[in-house]
Amino acid sequence: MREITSQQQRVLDCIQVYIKKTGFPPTRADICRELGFKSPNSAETHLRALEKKDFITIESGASRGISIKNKADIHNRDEYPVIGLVAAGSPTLAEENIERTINCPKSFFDSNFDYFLKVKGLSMKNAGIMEDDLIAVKKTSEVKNGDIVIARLQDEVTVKFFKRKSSKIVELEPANEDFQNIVINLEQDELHIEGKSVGLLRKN
Amino acid sequence: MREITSQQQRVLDCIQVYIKKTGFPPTRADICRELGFKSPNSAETHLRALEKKDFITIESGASRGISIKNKADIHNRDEYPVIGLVAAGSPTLAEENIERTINCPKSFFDSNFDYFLKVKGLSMKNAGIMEDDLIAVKKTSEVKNGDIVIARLQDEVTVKFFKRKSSKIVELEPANEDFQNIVINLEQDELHIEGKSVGLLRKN
DNA sequence: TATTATACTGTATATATATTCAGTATTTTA
DNA sequence: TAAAATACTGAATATATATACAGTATAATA
Repeated sequence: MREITSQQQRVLDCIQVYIKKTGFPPTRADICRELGFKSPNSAETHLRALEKKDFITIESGASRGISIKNKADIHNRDEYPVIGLVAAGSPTLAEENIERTINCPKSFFDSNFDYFLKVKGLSMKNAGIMEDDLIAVKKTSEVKNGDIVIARLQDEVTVKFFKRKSSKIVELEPANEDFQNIVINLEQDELHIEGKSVGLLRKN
Repeated sequence: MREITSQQQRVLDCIQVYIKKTGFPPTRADICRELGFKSPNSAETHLRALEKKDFITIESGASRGISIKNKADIHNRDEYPVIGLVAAGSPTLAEENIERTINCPKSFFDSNFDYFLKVKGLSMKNAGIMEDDLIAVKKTSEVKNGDIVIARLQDEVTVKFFKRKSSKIVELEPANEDFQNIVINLEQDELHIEGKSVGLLRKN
């Protein structure tokens, strides 16, 4: 794709500012007024160029039908689901498990994440993870020793430290003296790593 | 203000969804199409009701000139300073103590808050507060027993449980067996309550 | 009980708006 | 060097759109 020109950038900025100010996109005439053009066709041609270069979409026939693409960079925010640590049964991200959502910048934690997991129990209390805390979970199966992982054993979902003992043996280690390590022989038992913790959120 | 009706809520939702989908607000005709109305005036009257109740603004004469008010949830974001728990000396919110800022919705925690405090040490580890955790602090001196407070004793700033023993005696209680309670006789020593914890944020 | 708000259909219309066409001029690409 | 892209003015127009007006009917206030 060709580079954006400085005039096209001005037009794009103008659209962005206009939407932020009013809540809806400008007309061709609005753009002319803002940037000092004297013909609506000046705006039109710039818009068509921006459309061609994939910076915006224009809905044909619709008034103010301009939409800025790649809003990812601009509002880097999203709704993240909060999921209860369901003891048994349902798969983690099923609709019915979503308690609510939290609006949160995408780059809030140092790594991207996919959902919040609401913690049940105190098995990780020495790691500062308390009941009802919300763990920011990144869905991945690439975990290394010491990571706090969200693991599924049959139908049980649990949060523990990950420790690989050998090629066949993995230990899931709690952070609470009242709990036992869970030793998994990968040749006998199935271990599914849902993801790992990349952050934590607590509301008092 | 009167309550919103279920039909008005449907229209409001419709506008929200339309904007999210297309990037620009709907026309009266669009709303009719979405909700099954047969006359554009159906949409018009609902819009005027929503405007009167302050849920939206309508720019007169402009096409698609609808803007949803109370973007409080969406736009109510701010930069919150992150402050190191400076052992001695400087007042808490001084410029030079601000390590960085975090962009975060105003209503992120259940209560409003003023800044993030970066925790040093493990004196509150049994309360799930670990080194380098960020405590969301609400500046207030109204605290009650059991609150986690940010307290200043002379030049020392500390995070502890608050416990009032009598009119003159306050105890600051750590959550770690290796630490001692701090007993303060208000007639002899000066205790300044900077604020209390309303939440916690951790980045792994 | 009178009034206002809600919840619509249906028609009409001024105007707001996208969009095309005709030019001019400069710069960039093939 | 010809073609395409950029960067405009200016005028014209079909149509998209807001909005007023005329009704009907029911529920909620005062």
